[in-house]
Amino acid sequence: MKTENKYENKARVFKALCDPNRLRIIEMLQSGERCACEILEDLQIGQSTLSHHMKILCDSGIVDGRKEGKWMYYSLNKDGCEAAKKLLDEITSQKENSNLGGRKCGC
Amino acid sequence: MKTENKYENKARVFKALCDPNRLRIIEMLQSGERCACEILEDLQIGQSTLSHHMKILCDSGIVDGRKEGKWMYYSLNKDGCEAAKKLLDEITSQKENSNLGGRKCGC
DNA sequence: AGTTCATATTGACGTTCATCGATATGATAT
DNA sequence: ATATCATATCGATGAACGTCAATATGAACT
Repeated sequence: MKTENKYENKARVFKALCDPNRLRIIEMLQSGERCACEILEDLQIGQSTLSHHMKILCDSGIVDGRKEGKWMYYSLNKDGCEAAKKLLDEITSQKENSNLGGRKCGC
Repeated sequence: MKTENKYENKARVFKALCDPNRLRIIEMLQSGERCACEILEDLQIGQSTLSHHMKILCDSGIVDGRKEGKWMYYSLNKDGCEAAKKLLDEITSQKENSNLGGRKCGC
C-alpha cells in the first residue's frame, strides 16, 4: 500500500460526510431503518441523485443497504460509525510529547 | 437561520477533513505546533496550495494560526477538534426509539 | 531605500462532484 | 405477457475543488 493511499482512504469516510444532503440522510437513519422512497420524500432531490448519495454512504461503510422485493432499506452501520469516530479521534488527538510553543522555525 | 444552512455548516468541518493533504497536515500537528515552511517541506505541493489548505483548516475551527514575524505557526485547536468529534457523535448515534427492522414501506 | 524571505492572494486550468433527465433493471401485480 | 413500480445506471451539465505560476503583502535585515 502506498503512503499516499493511506490518506486517500481516510479521506473517503469524511468525503461521505461532507455533503449537506448526505448529512441529512444520516440524521434520518438515526431513528432507524428507512426505505429509499421515504428518504426521497423528505429531500428536495431527484431519485437518481438519491441513489447516487446512498451508494457513497454505503461504500463509506457508514450505512447499510438491504433489498426487500423492489424496495431498498437503509440503516446506519454501527461498526462503520464507530470506525469513523475512532478515525476522527486518532487524527485529532494531541500526542504526548507535544512541543507546545517555544519551538522556533529553522528556515 | 435557514434549515438548509444547518447542514451546510455541519458539512464544513468534514469538508476540511476530506482532502488527503489536509489529513496529513493535521497528523503533523498532532505532535505540536509547526511552522508553515516545515509543513511545506514534508508535502509535495506548492506554497500557494499549502496556504489555501491552511485557510480551509483554520476556517473549519480545527486548526489555529499564529503569526510571529514573517512566520506562521499552526496548531490543532483543542476546542475545534472536540466540536468535530461531538458533531460526528451526534450525527451517527442511534436514537433510543429506533425502529429496528420490521417497519414496512408505505409507498 | 532596497533586498530578501515567508506567506497570502489572484487568475487560470483540469478534475471531481452534485445534480438532472432518460433509460435500464428487476420485482410485483394484473 | 404486459404493465407498473422502485431503484440503479448512464450521459450531460454547471459548480466546486485542488493545484500551479505569478504577483502582492508585509516583515526582517543590510
